[in-house]
Amino acid sequence: MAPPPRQEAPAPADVTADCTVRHVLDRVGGKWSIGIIVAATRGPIRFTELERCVEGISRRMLTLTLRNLERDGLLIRTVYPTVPPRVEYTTTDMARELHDTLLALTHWAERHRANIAAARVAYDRGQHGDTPPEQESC
Amino acid sequence: MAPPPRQEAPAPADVTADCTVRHVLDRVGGKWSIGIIVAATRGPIRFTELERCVEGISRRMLTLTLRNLERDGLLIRTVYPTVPPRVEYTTTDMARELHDTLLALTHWAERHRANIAAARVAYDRGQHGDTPPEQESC
DNA sequence: CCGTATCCTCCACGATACTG
DNA sequence: CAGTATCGTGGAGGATACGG
Repeated sequence: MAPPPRQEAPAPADVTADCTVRHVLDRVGGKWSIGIIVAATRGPIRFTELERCVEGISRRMLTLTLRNLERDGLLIRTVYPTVPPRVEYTTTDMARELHDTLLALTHWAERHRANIAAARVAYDRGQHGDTPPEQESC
Repeated sequence: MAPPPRQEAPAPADVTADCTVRHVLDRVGGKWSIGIIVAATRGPIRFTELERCVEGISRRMLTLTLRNLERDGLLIRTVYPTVPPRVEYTTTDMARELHDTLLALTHWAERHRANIAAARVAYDRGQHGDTPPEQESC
């Protein structure tokens, strides 16, 4: 197969534009941020509730992620000076908008989940047509 | 301020649903994946062009990311056995769909960029109302 | 031109223990 | 109940050098 005639440089590309996406991912791409946002979007939620809700999270990471989300204005932390203390976390309007756009990502993932899995199997078989294909999750 | 009467448990929450989002982010949340997808969505592109296009990337990470994207069926790698060799990368339909949904994220980020910056400044001032606020990028 | 191979660094995250 | 403090680890990613 002969190389098709190139149509010159594809222009400098505004790859700079996606830096914005990267900034979002830096905030939301963490292991737990999404889970917390999803849980908190359903209404005010307490620390311990989150700990149970976001399965697998440690106390430490819960605290850290909550602080980051609060710092970025995605969560509001309300402390009621009762005893024992009660703290509730609420999503801001901004965060709820984000939650909506995350649904687009979810739908994409759901539509193509099978495609991706198939692509992987095909690729892995092509690389080493001998070794037994390990049972992959997902 | 008295704690409002809780409205019982907020239901077990389908936090499992967002695991799909996490799978997407595991693929696309890397430092370079987005830049590559954006660049390649504009049309077939060569290795060296990508190296210049996706600013700051190393040869190593370029190769690794390309292989992962190819493995997941987001990129197609075409080798022309000429000399010197020519290799071109093209996005699949799946990847172009993803690129579209990423625009939603971009728009969210652009709409709220200022909000987030302000939230950070406010938060950081609240934590230590004395130390001079370091000039933050973004 | 298009990669691989090695080595090294840094930090996100986990485990565990303690506290107002 | 809602956190902090401390230590330890794996893996993503950078620097550099070599190869078909």
